[in-house]
Amino acid sequence: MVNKRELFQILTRRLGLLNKNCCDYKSLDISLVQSHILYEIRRQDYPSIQQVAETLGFDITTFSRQIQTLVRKRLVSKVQAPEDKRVYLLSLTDKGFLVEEQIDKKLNTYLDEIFSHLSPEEQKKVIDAATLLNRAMLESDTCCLPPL
Amino acid sequence: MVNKRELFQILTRRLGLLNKNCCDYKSLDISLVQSHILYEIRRQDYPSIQQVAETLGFDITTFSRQIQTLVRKRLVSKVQAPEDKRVYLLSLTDKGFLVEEQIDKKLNTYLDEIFSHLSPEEQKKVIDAATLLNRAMLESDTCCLPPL
DNA sequence: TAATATATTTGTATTTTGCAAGTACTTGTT
DNA sequence: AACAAGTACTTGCAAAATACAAATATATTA
Repeated sequence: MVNKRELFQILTRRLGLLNKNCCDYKSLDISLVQSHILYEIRRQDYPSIQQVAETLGFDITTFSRQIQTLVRKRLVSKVQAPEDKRVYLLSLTDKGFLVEEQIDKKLNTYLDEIFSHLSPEEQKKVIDAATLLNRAMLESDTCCLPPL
Repeated sequence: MVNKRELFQILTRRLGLLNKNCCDYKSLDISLVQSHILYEIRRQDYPSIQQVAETLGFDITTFSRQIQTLVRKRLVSKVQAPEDKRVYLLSLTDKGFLVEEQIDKKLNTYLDEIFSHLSPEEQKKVIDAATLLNRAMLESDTCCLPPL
């Protein structure tokens, strides 16, 4: 039997590096964490700060400040929710959307390059397996959640 | 066709969270980064500081300090190489080895739990695909390397 | 209305990070 | 041999990230 930790440690690290290199745009001054935040705000429909922080497994106080930074950079817009004024709803500004799109394109290009080293059948296998694994992690209740 | 970025963004994040939660032992005062360093030192044979920093895609100055911290914690031993006194060779102390082993066990337990949500065939598919993907990333020369 | 709960922010202290510059040692060139 | 250039690592410094505790603002409940 394969050593799972070995396998996934390397995989996780490489995927992490991929993200880091792709999205750590010096020119845009976007950190890896910030690129994850942009991604998640784009995906969710006007999420609250807490919602995004939870999704990303982040401490909320750190998160609050990260959002402030992104708002200052005019990448994220933060509006008080009319139905509950404690909550602030997040969305991407036009500029934020463009940046996110740019990162998305770049990452897809990198992924395509990686996939070009695989045969079409292998590519399908990897896609299917990633989907399976995602599902399994979602079903697991001990893993992949924010720290206790 | 699936959106690869979407798929892998989630996968990467979940795997990252898995690592974070597993290894961020409050009691031991080990950070995620430090657990990666312990892993890599265990895996390599008396690597130099530079070697490990490169493997992990880390800035060497940050790394130098992280090693100092681990040495202070008596988890890592750092010895000047006799054949080239500029180089310092790293290895785990007994204590460091025990900590690494503990993290390794915990991570494998978590991974087993995730895999328990898959059928035996699915498990094999995931393992095979992860191996394929690792290979493809290794073959790629544009991805997964330390930043330019 | 008071007490309690929730979402977010701020105060503060610590840690991490990375650039530039430094030290220590080695290798190559003349 | 001597000295220039290169390599491995460290340190100074300043900025950013982080997290705990406490504060603020609003909502809900008793």
